[in-house]
Amino acid sequence: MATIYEVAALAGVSPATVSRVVNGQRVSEEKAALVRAAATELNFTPNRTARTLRRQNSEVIALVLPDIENPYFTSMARGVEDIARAAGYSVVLCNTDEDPVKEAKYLDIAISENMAGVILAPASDHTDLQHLIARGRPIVAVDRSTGFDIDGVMMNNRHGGISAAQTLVEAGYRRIACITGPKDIETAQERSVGWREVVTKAGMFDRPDEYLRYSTFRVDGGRSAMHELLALDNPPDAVVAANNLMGVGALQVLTEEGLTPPRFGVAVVGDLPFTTLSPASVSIVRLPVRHMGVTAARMLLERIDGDTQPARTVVLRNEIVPATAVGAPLV
Amino acid sequence: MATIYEVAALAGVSPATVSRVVNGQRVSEEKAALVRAAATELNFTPNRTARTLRRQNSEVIALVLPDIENPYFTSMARGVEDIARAAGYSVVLCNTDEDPVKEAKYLDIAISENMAGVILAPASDHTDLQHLIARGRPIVAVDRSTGFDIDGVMMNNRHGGISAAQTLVEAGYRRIACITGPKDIETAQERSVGWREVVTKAGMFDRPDEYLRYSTFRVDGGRSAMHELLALDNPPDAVVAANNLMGVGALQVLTEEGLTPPRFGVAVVGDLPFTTLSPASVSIVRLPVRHMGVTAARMLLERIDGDTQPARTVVLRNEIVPATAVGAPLV
DNA sequence: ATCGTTACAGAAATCGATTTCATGCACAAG
DNA sequence: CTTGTGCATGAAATCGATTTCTGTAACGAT
Repeated sequence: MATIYEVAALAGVSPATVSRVVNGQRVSEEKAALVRAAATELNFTPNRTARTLRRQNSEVIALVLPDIENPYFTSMARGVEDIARAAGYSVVLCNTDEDPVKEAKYLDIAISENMAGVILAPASDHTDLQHLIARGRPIVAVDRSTGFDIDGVMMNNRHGGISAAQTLVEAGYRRIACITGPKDIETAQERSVGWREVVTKAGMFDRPDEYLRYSTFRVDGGRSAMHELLALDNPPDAVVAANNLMGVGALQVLTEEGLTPPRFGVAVVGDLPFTTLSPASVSIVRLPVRHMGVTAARMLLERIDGDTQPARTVVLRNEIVPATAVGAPLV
Repeated sequence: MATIYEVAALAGVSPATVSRVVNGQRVSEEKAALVRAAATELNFTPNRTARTLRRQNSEVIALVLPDIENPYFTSMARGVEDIARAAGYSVVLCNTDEDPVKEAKYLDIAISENMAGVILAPASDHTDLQHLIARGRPIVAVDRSTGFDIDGVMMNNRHGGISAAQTLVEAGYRRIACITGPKDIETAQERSVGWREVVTKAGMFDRPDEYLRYSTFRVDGGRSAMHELLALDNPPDAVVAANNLMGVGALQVLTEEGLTPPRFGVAVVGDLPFTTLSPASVSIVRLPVRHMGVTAARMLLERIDGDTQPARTVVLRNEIVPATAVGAPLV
């Protein structure tokens, strides 16, 4: 690959002039033409490593996510990517597997690669952002909050849990259980809080938490929790799944047991993009996840452009899509 | 962030010595200890941009994929990532959206960032790899082949199409249609070729291609193609979907029309990770996609380590998982 | 005692761009 | 004619690491 020096030599100008042409600074049209010809001839592309080293700022933003196999996060990634690339940035996707150690490593890399900024869905509530903040790198938290005073884009998780449970109540289910994610993940907690409020207010259980299961935010997690719930002495007749993958797991178990909705009520917080369910047998709390990505990317770009206003947190609304084909509870 | 000069100053040695300690070269234990102490004190992390510029080689590999929202590719990405990070490399995921222009841009970036190598699932068969090859960057093609003499990891797509169609024949379906992807995508073509062989051999149709639909490799594509097929004068009683998303689309339409399998036979080339189908009502050709990622990453790492043997192409086997709950055709 | 070898470590060059600083030229104002 | 202003441009410094080159000291062999 040609360097700026070779282009300069061929064009008969100094490297500085080549740089100015490439970066759109004032250069006489005569020399600019020479440079452009030479650049085309040698097929010159500026070396980004050198540029980044000098400018102390690369045109790459890191998107650090707990699980890239989850359509929830890939959808968010699309939102981020569309905005970022329109602004000339590339996005590198980093998968933490909900592991704070991997996460820390990626954040270090983001610093030492001089990345322009970071969009982070924290793996836990202990994520340490000191280095990044000290280094002055813009960061936006998505999906989950951090203990730090940085921009964030969240959604109203408690409200999501309430909507999901409420729609099942309205459909006539009597014993609505809940399957949620790990205790140290904020979204898991809050969605179950919403569920608990509803079932408590409805006087549904003496001890609601017997019908609450914590598990992993994965299909397996939904499956095992659903099995446990069905094995209870007095099993539920409906369930709120706190994320998409758990919802899939729960539905798989129910299908296997012949308890397809609406015989057994199911409401899921999150979309199920790849299901083949009959239309609207399951209530869905649609999460504005692509839009979260878009918003986070916009906020990050503002910061990269030097915006120094105090940290903002944007909370997006979600929207319940109730099952239309609602039937009677089983028992 | 501390630089190597600051560490050197604090430790009372030269930057060269600090570099040697960091990179594990011979340094007296005495000075090494001083350097380590200083590095810890200042929380030193080498600037990767500077390192990459000097070494002409970054510890990043690019994984360029047509659709990161497809679980097929995210699963592949996981395979790549697991191997790469175990070898100390990070993986940047680039989404081309099946767009050769976006793809070309990412490949240019891979060069100008001095990335260690590229794993590419080409967006079309016109992908130009001249620059990359001229630059000597290792590349491995996955999923789809290129016109260039480079390493590749493929699977036997024709065989996948044959298996899918064959299992439906054996289940007793009489008019097996096929939904496949765009004509200029090799995997789409080959899978439909496999299907055509089977239905031709079975003497199923006078003109098989009336039961073949080309569409996009997406849920929408599967939906619209399925609608078209059902609207035929003499509609099919079964369908081979050439990828997972098309399979989902087809199944959605069938579910909506009350034609749930096994009333209507469905075989899909590719896994359906997030469905809630009753067990094994659909035949699946399991594709070794994670393993493709793993294999591609291993091959790439060998090349990065300087292996110069002639280009290899590895073809992985796939495996049919027939529907167990097979019923009679509708008509 | 001298020479050769090895180990260690610092000085300086290097990677390829950007950017500051300095220079020279042209043109306008005085 | 002189001075001032501004613009185009090149020379050189710079970003932060790695690596080559060079020098010195120590030690063993002759």
